[in-house]
Amino acid sequence: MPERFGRRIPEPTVVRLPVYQRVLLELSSIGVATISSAELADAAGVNAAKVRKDLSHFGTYGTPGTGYDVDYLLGQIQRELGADQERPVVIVGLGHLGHALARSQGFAGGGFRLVGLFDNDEATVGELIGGTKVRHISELAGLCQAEKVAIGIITVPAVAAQEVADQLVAGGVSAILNFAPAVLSVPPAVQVRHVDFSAELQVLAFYQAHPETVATRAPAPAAGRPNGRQYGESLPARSGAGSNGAVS
Amino acid sequence: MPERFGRRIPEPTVVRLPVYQRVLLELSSIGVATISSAELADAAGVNAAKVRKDLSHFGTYGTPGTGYDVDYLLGQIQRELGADQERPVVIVGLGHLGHALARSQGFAGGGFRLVGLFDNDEATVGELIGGTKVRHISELAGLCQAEKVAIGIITVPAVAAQEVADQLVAGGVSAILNFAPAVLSVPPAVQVRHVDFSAELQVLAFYQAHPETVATRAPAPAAGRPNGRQYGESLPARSGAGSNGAVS
DNA sequence: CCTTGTGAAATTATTCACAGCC
DNA sequence: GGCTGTGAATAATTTCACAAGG
Repeated sequence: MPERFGRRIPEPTVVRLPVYQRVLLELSSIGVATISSAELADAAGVNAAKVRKDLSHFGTYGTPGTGYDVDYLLGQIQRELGADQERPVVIVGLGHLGHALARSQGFAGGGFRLVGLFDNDEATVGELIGGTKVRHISELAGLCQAEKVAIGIITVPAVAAQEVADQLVAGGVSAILNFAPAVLSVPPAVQVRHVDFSAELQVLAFYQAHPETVATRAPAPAAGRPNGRQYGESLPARSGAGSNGAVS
Repeated sequence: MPERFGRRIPEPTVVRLPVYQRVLLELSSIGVATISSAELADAAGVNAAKVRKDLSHFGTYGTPGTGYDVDYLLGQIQRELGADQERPVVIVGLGHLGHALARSQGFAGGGFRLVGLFDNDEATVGELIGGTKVRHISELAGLCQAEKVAIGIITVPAVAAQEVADQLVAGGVSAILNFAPAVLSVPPAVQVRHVDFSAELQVLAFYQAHPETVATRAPAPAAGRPNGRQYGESLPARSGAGSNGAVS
């Protein structure tokens, strides 16, 4: 065990935890009992040393020669991710994207509870989305305080995003997930994460325009290749077929 | 100029380019002619040295004592991002999220042209979304080849994502933006970027559950603080008020 | 055998700090 | 005086490689 106290988890590690969690959830549901770092790495699209280093930050979970107990590791990761705590969430902005998120299953299982939907459009206020009524944005800060909202999701146009962030902060919200293409200015105690669909497209376009700058994944595992999933292979068993029906 | 040929651009730099581009676009539209690295950094939420280092990878654009010419720099960045090339895009999966993306303005201005929408649900096939008709997924690979599709956007459920990726690859698509919570396996020549809303929420939850591990942004600029926007300040002039209407 | 956990090494990214230019 | 571009220094992250455990 490295530094059990005053530990500082690298952000890249934190970002990979949800991926490990998802893989483990699937493995658990199909009854897999243990998994090695190499297999987990493979399923998560990273390498084995990274998996081991990541997990080592939280203590010693694995058994040499065997690997990790899937259910135990899953529980540890979920606890680290705070999934055992109730986390009230609001969505501000109920255009197409806000609508889509409000109905998504992304809140399930992570301890997230959608407690409020807000918009400033009178035509949208009052609408019922997935069982929750849309309120006017003037009620935002008040409800955030009353419900002790932990996370605010911003899906308004860029021009309104800072204003909404200010209201969330006024309501005591300390974490914001921002889908608007704008840089938010918030107090240091407030965490912001930014999801920018259009920026991601532009990054893909950059690499298409500059094929010579693409970093090759799978950095040539010498000869033999004792591990590493190749294109086309799959782990446990790709839950084949299934419907192509669109995401909620 | 560093290495004009055989240059390798760090990925973090590439990811910041769209942010710079957006800031410059706004500055240009309000008539700002030049900007210093410190101001651009501030508006983009990074620090000045990073901005200068990032831009230096593409050549020498700035004037000592003055800064960068907004329109010229904007043009350079857009060219780097491949915005001057036509890039046909398809969306696969027209649930709520796919719908929202299909109608969004995220394609505008980046050289992206939406040339196809696909789903396997007979009730959705034939529907007209933003002027484009939804086709059956069986036509996917064929259309990708015919239209030389550059980027495929996956918004189907996780269980179907790999299958769709395979079809995109079969259709010759070399870049994929994946919104499904699944790790895709593709040939090395295909670039994949992953947008995972629910994972981002979990990362925020992690930091709320572990406040002691949060890296403090704005790493104490000693005394004096010669630069750096504080919470509440803003650059050129925050395009105040405006509607809160939700994102498309 | 096989697999973990981890120091050490390598790689990558950020930040500093300053010469040179406007 | 202000600002860029960039080597050098620092910091962060990844990967290696192996001792120790099962």
